[in-house]
Amino acid sequence: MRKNKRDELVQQAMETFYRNGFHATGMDMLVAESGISKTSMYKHFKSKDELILAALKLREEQFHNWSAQRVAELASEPRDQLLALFDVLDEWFKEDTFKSCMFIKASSEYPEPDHPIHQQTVEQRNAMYEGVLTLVEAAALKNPEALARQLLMLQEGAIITAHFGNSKDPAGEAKQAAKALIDAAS
Amino acid sequence: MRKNKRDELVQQAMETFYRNGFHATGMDMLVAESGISKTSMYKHFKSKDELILAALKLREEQFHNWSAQRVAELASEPRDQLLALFDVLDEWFKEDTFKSCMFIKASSEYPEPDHPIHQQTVEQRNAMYEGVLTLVEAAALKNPEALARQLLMLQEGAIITAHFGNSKDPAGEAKQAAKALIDAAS
DNA sequence: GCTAAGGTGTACCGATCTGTTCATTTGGTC
DNA sequence: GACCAAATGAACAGATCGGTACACCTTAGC
Repeated sequence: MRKNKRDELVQQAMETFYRNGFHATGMDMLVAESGISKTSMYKHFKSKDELILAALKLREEQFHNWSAQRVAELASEPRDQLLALFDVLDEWFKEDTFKSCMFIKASSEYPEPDHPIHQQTVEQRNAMYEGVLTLVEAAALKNPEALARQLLMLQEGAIITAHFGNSKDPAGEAKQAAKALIDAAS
Repeated sequence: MRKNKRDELVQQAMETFYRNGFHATGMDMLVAESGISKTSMYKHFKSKDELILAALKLREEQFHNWSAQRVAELASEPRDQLLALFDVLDEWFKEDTFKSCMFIKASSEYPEPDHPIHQQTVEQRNAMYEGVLTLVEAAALKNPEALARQLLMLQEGAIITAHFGNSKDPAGEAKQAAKALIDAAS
């Protein structure tokens, strides 16, 4: 049972879940795509839910790493980095694999608040908020908690807008709105 | 085949889909909740997808009617009505049946762009945008299209934030941000 | 009271769901 | 090459999925 084999399985499952949905993706489909047998799959993961949790965790890691790196490349000052978050969103939206936010989708498909998958999405969303809050505080802006939540709202609204596809530049418009909020809090 | 019986079925199905998700809700569950037999259910609706489409349409009607009425009760001037949209959101969030936005959830569960259910959510979302745009234009604000989209982003961001539950007053914070954007466009 | 028509419920269909059983194959060790 | 444990794959459970066949029952018109 190689460790990297498990990682491959999670990566593959993550992409399929993201593209196809959670309930709509059966273990048979994942097994067929990965090439291994169902028995081996269940040797690596006790249940489908455990695989979903692993996929969400991987998604969070990859997205966080990529996002943090891109932001650091695009800007150095906290205030500019806050705005760069929206440029990173724009890059994401332009990927042809973009299909909304995996955590929003997961929390929709598992709406019961005590379900482990739902809880994990809530925790990841909190981590997202903490990240923005850290930047807002570093930029020494007023009402940091409220502003961080407002900026997060703009990001999520941009994601939904990009997903529905009725705007040509959701990230740019969200960035413009974010700039207005940040200027007002300077 | 009474017409209002069909309406009852759609209403019941709509609530169950909203609470429980689409894929996670089987026709057997809906049949059990409605009390009628499966045969009768399929006399009213050719397929599950048709029932979902009817449920989404009902949801849009009811939400639009309720929202428009509440906004009209809360404010008379277009600018104030734009802000009142967020007070209406707040009322919605405080209902104990609140479970995010049904259309966001539907478009997540049916991600294929040409799927009828996905298309219907896109159309509904466009109607939402047109409604906000009308108010923005009536308020004679600058860059009406972009501003309308930004305000819609704030609304959707507030919905996601309310759904994840890590803010005490998502609607209020979104309203405050909206006010800043509207003031800047006056 | 009879009959025709249509709504209704039961029982079922094949497909698919998550998860398991078990015989076989594989690979490492002596 | 012999041995053994681990990994594998096909086949299968039991449940549930969306959807249907068909017998039954109610009801309206005569």
